Amino acid sequence: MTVTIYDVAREANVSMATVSRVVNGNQNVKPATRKKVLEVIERLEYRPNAVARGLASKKTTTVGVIIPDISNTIYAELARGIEDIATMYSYNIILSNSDQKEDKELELLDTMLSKQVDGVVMMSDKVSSSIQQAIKSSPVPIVLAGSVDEKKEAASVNIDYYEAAYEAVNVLIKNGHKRIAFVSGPLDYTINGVYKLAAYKQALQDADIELDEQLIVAGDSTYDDGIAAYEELTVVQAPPTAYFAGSDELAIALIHAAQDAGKQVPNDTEVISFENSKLARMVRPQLSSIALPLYDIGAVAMRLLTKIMNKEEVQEQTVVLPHHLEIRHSTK
Amino acid sequence: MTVTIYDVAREANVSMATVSRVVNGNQNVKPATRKKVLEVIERLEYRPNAVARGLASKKTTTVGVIIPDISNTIYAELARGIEDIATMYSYNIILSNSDQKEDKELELLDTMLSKQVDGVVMMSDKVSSSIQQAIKSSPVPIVLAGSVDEKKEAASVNIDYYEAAYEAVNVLIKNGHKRIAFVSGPLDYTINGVYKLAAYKQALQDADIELDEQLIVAGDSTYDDGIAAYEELTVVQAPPTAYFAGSDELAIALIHAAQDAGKQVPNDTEVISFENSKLARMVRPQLSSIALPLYDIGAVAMRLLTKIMNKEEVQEQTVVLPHHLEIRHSTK
DNA sequence: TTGAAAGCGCTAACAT
DNA sequence: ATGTTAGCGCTTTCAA
Repeated sequence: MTVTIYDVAREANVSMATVSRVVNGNQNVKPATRKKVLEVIERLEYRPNAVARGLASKKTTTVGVIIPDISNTIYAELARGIEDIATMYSYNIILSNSDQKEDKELELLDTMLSKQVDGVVMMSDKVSSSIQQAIKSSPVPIVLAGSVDEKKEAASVNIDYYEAAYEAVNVLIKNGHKRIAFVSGPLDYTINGVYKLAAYKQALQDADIELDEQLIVAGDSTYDDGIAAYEELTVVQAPPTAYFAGSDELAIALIHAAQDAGKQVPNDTEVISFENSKLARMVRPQLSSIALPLYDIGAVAMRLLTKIMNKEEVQEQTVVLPHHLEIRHSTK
Repeated sequence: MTVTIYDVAREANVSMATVSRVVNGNQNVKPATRKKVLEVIERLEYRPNAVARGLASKKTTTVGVIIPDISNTIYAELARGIEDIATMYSYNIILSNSDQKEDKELELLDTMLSKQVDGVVMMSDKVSSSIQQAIKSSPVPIVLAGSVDEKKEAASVNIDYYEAAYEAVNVLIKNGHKRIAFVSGPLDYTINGVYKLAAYKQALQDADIELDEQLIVAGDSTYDDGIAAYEELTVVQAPPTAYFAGSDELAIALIHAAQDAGKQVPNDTEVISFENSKLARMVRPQLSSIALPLYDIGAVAMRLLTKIMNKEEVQEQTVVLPHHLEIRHSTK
């Protein structure tokens, strides 16, 4: 029923090797033969079986993508970058959500490897030691996208989160604030708990502003968490006059909460975000924010993976992309 | 180097058939043998090669997912529903973006079929006749998620878009508006150009409100398009006092534009949306909206696909899920 | 309960 | 330039 390379060979009066050659664009085929074979392929609607091909060649031209949650815009944006470049290099993608669960990540990696992917791009907000171990012992290359392996052993693509966060907090400091809150996503995520937090503290210290632990509130990165954080911060003595938000949702929530409390943004209170998704322009006032090049991170990660899969030279396994500060109207 | 079923067989002093049986949970294996084999599998870290398995069994336990754009939250939400159910039934997903291009869709379908997927879930805002044709001639089942095939030949999961749109427009009518705009996404998308539009017209007609074509403005579904639409509508004679927006982004833009023009929402002008994403609660006032059960549509579509792949009885190939109206504060 | 053996559809030497 | 053939790692009859 399904037509195989053998059927084509018979119909075209050539061997299957020849058919295989024309299908794979091998130049060692007389134009006339090629033409004949191509015709038969067309007539029979022959479609090469990639599974058989994969078994014989040990290459599947598919890569695995492990993502925390595809319905989260941050990751979706990364995924788009990954997929675009994958397509460009003729790879397909097996995409699975890990929900940031370590056991799920490990399990996914295992099933992807059993499916013989040629490589994998992984996103994980906390690269545990077992994941690091799994990456090291993987038979195919794995690159981290927007995820940091503190040991820097794995190939990865990121921005300089510390530097970016420092800049953000500095905007607030420069504008004269002394009471600056850090409303963050989960602190057990490396980017938050290590880089942003350290940058926040350092920036304050460099400006001789005393650190007040009460001004650091971490939850999830959702709108509701932002609202809750505002409430929580409202009861501390000398409440914050400025907020460094870990995400756009958090920032928007902070703005709305402030406005509901009768504050003017940015006149009474300023907010700076760390993301710059399309949401940033969908609030009034529009968000000032560190701009994360999410799509690019995904794209570069996939590109890096193709290089490694092809055993090309790569001078730097841990690439750091540039970021920038997008000043709009939630800061003065 | 990589350990095969043969290595395991040798080490365990059984035939590969037996190893295959224990790997596949076949009951015809003596417990003692099973135990022995399992031990060897563990010791050798044997990982079955899914590609070889796929070739031999003609099943890959992977399904294709063709999506317009994963970075668009609507589709990302659908994708999450699909993936969750796929995981539940032990399928993996090959995910590709079509950008709503017909040739891309066809091409993706072709490569997915060549990769021997067991089925595919497809999202497409306009199911062209060549796609319909491709679906019909596909060797594996294909189900449409949140996408309508007007001929109703393909399996699909949707809500009743006409009914939903009718309800939305009716809210505005009930609130006394006579000048109701329809700010839509692309009208060549079936849901917009056929269902919503027809419902809009019918609702007006049923309320004896004269249709004014000028009040129908279609563009893309982005924030900027919403802003542009507001501007455009501002210059018509007797500008609209209420807006039926095709998406949350459009709705938010409309609200902001109205507010910038000095209007109070919902007192001066009302807006109702058609989506109800998390964005709906991230504006002030919060959006009244038709709630699309995106995740469920994806989940049910995948569930339907598993049934068809298993050749189970399905009484209805075109399932219609319930929707509801979420009234918040952008309408009175 | 277990094993032997024939494929699954293709690639990749190796010959010619 | 083309053909022959031996796998790739597994599933699945069919026998035993």
